[in-house]
Amino acid sequence: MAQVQVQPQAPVSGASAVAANGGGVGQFPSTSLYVGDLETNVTDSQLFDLFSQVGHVLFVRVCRDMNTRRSLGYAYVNFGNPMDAMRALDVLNFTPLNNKPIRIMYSNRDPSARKSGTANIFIKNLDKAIDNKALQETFSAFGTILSCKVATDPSGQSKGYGFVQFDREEAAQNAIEGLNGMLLNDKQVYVGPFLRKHERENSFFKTKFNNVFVKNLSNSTTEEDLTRIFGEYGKMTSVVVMREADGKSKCFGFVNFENPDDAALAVQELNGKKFDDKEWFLGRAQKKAEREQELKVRFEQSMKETADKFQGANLYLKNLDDSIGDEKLKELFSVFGTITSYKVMRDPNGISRGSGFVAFSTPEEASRALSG
DNA sequence: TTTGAGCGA
Repeated sequence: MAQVQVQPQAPVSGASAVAANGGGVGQFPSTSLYVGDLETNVTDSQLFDLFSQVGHVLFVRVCRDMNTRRSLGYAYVNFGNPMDAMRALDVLNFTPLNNKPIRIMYSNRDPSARKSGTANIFIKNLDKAIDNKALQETFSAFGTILSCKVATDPSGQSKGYGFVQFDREEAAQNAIEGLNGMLLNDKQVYVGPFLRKHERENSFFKTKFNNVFVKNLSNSTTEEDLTRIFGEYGKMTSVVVMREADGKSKCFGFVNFENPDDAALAVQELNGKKFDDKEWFLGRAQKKAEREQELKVRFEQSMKETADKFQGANLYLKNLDDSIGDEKLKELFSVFGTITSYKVMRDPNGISRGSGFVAFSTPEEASRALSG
């Protein structure tokens, strides 16, 4: 058999560091805090003095640009025990240093939670008197908060909106249900999921449209049927059922309304209704390119999710002997741990490309295989 | 009215 070369798909050192501290939430107690929103001139010793007030500080460092030595605006503070770290988070969060409130979180080097925006919510119409601490207190009733902030102008004045990110989607949902529309300091607040700018602007449901797409029609549904049913909602400019060359219905169609409000109402009222025992799906008609784009985005998203899942636990193998098949690969590597997937890459003729993948259930098992 | 930014040795 040819010599097998094994290399990690992602740096294994990074992956195991994540597993080791677990981000300070859940069952992994953490002693390492990330301190952000630092004013540029805040120093190590200022932080040391502040954090030493609540416990035994082992390590403090303001991170700086390698070349210019300018502060990057964040620091790490490590405590000797998790209780001190927890207390620091509780007591010192939002303490002003050089007149700017610091923001403390558990250190978590895995960026996926930060980037994904999961369990992240947006609050607006906040009374100006509600500061970071008040926001934190209000929302902590619903779960563990990873990060929380009231947006402020440079003078520190509240802009009347803010953000809370929870550790779990369920907590975020509960907070939205529990607080949206409630009075906080006599102002009715809006609480909803956080959306990035492009997500709001491109929001599928916000866009006005005239053309309605209907699918899951029965074979026998005709333009006349659609005209009769949709006619209830307003004046239409065209109605069509799409058909094969031989006239057989493709079971979907389009209804174009003169007035977008009528189109929206028709979708709202008729979506999910049953006709001839078929449950209709209605929506805004998308242009072909738009539809393809959406499918593409969805596909890329799911690719990314599987890539994240295998992060650190997936090994890329090359120089495999042609005689090694999927099962042999699994057999060879199962001595190092639990294999969750395995594959020898093959060309279209089924000939091994001499490379493949083995995924373990944990990054630790993968690194064992690397050194083994 | 108002939808951030963010992780080392």
